[in-house]
Amino acid sequence: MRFKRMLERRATVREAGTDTRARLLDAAERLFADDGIAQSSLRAITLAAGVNVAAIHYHFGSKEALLEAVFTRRLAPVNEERLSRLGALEGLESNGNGNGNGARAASPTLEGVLEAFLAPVLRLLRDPDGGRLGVLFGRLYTEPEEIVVKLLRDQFGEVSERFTAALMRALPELPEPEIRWRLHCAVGAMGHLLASARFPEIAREFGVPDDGEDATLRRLIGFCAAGFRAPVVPATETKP
Amino acid sequence: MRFKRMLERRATVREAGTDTRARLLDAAERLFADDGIAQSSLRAITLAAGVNVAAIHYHFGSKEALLEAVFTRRLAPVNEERLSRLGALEGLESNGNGNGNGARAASPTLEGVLEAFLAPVLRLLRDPDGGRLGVLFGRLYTEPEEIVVKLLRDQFGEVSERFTAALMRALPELPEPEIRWRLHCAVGAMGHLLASARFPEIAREFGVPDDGEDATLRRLIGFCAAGFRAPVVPATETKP
DNA sequence: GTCTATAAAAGGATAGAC
DNA sequence: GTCTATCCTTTTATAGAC
Repeated sequence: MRFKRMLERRATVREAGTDTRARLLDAAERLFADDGIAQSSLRAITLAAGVNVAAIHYHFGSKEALLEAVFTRRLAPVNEERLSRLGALEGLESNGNGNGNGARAASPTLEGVLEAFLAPVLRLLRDPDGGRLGVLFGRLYTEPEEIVVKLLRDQFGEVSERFTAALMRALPELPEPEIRWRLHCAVGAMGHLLASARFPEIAREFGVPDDGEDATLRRLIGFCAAGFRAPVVPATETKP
Repeated sequence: MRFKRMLERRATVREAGTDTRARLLDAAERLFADDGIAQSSLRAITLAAGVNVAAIHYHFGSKEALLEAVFTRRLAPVNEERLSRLGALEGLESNGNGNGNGARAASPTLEGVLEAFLAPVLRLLRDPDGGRLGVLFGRLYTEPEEIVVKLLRDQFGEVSERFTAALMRALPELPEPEIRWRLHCAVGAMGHLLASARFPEIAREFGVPDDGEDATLRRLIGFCAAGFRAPVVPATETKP
């Protein structure tokens, strides 16, 4: 590009230095959350982003690639924070047990592990966009797009394993399959809260108290922690 | 296209007397669950149903009306069974309390109420279609379609109120908003199980035990019952 | 890197013969 | 009630000027 006035033009029509790529990610994220993925056409996205229709194919190559970029941009930091919170818990508590070996051998409390897992996600509900990210995350498990399934595997694999291990140390009497199954339930409760963030009318109608993030986080931790501590259902035979 | 043996053709190509309307509902249900609602074109649906493209508009009027018919056909029986199960519990237990008045005044146990609520849905996981209905149900809360929001209100209003009342009697010490909030969590855990039914590879990968419906139901009841019995989080001030 | 213009296909919906 | 044929819109994607 030859002329320097492009900078001027960008500075007036858009924010100076705002990257088209970032604008596309923002607009796509908003539309995907508000209207759904399949319902958000590339035209609608580029219109909302204030860029040209051809920009998506130039910067991403296809709608599917844009979708993947939208999700990974948000998922990665959340899961990094989860892991770093868990690591901090394990590192801190390892000082207190006396035996100086095995820095990561300590066992955070159940509530501590759950907070490390849930807090980075629930914070999305407080975002200035009114929980839009929460909706997008909540939709992760139900979207039929193949890309989403791939994301679930790629982005949550390590988190799932690390937190399962931590939960097993916090609840040594609980068998591992039971731990995983109950984590599944906890994820469901969390995801449902996120997905319902878009429907204040439903939340009101159903009487779900809509207080701040802190109370929501503590409530969710309380509910899930109790669920994790529930007695194991004894293995029973199927009825004849 | 012009031959009179069309009737014969129907008799051979399809089941004799099979209603086109029902075939459309079945095909749409399958495609909506497998591929998503927006991704299922009318052409794909009519092709799968073995009927003509114009049949959808003749029998339903629009894709949206078809969508509503698909959901209501399945939601209504489930919610009816929920209510009849709950009614049976309340009726039965009212015999035991001695005072012959107020037939519905008795309080079923927490586990009983949860079973009445969860069992009719979890049974969908055993359907011969491999949990496809479960996927469709699990997707209810995340689909952006307006029709779906309307269905949530229309179909679940009475169920929500009746079960909230029953839970309040089972847990008299728990404030009503807390009851509703925890029921929200329970619905999320349930819905997540349903939605994950489509991904056996994920369920396997995450180590979720895939046993029969009975064990799943009892596990879910146990998890949720413990969550409902968790101590109430004390109201705290937001940090300064 | 960004734009206009357009290709090429697929979408929902309808008219009218049978 | 079912079919064929078609209208009109919208979609993703690309070509080529600037």
